Amino acid sequence: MAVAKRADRHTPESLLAVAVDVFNVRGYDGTSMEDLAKAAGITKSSIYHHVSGKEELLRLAVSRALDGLFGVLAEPGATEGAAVDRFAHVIRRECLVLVDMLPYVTLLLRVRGNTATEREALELRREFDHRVAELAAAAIADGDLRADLDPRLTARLVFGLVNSMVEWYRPGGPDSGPEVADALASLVLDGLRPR
Amino acid sequence: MAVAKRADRHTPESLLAVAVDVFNVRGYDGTSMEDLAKAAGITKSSIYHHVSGKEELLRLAVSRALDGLFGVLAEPGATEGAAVDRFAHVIRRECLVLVDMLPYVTLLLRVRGNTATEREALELRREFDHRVAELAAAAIADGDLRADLDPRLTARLVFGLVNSMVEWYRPGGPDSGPEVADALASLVLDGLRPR
DNA sequence: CCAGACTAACCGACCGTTCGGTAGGATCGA
DNA sequence: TCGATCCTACCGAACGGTCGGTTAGTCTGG
Repeated sequence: MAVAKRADRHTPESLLAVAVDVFNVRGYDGTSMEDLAKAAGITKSSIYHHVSGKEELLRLAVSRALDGLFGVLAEPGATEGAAVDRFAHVIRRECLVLVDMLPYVTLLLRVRGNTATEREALELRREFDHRVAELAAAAIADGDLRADLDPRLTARLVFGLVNSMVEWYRPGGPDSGPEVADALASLVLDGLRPR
Repeated sequence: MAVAKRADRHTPESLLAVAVDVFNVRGYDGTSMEDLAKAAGITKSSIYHHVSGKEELLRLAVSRALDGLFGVLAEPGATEGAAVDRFAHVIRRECLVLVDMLPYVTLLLRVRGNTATEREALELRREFDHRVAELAAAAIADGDLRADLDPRLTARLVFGLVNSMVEWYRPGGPDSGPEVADALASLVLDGLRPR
């Protein structure tokens, strides 16, 4: 059976959680296996009993984030109805996914492309950006978003806004995930000026 | 005299320009002195003839970015007049500074805090964020920005939006700096929905 | 011939990773 | 029931390689 037969202190999953946190503080390249070992309360060599190495930890983390982000695009709210509504749905839901999987998405957004794993992640991020840009363009074509702003530029700005959350949002802080998602969607659609 | 007496191929300034570009592709921790040497067409040891080391290159780069950003806060348009106008001025001018000094600001925004230099840069970034948040709060207090969005949250969102430009803006692309600055300020103040 | 620009060779430290070995619970034949 | 045996989780030591930085010069324009 796959049931745990003794109270082992570490699993690939628990090591991943520790590694992602350290990566996000020190940066992936700035983190040594010794750093990870200390944070996990284990020796450097023991880590290799659970995972194949440093890069696999990165791969596991960014895959998780990408699954979450692409999952939103597959939801009914992102595939059915008016483009502007699908656009608003994606903005709000991406915020919630980002909050829900904050450390993983943070790591994904900081990947630079130094290894094969990182380059694959960047490739998928570009595809994701493209999908959302199409959504914004469709909403503009419908006349439901301002036409005086360039569609591609609009998509990029909105995207930057959502993604910037990883730089300041902290769970347990003054703002809950849904609150931020609503505020962000409201800002994007109606702006800061009183109507 | 400090005038160059012959056509020396390298100066601290030219090395800084090269280093910042490489740092932004590979990341600071992911860049070796050998990488910098190859990019500059020089040997590793020669770099030490011009600058004291890797960290000084980082220090020079982030200082330049911080000088640019804080410079905006000292401009008349940021210190005189209604808070909402000063806020709009800062948004627009920060965009232009960011575009003008793109590689330096990009590096600044990616600093993680692994060295003393990086930690000082993070400290100054926090002070800058605080100054702009005060500006937003004053504009909200005047009733010139929506009051139903939290002032701190508003400032953070706007900030994230401006800073996200380093992730996608490329000089020579389809959008000029002033165009982006106008689009961004318009989005922030009026939103995406047609009025 | 000299000062400044530049280099080859090198250094100790640390990198990610590997390997031989061990503690101790699970399993099993008798 | 009990020793023998196996397996999993873990560790200490060391590997080849790369890191940022240093040293002891060479080369060159003036």
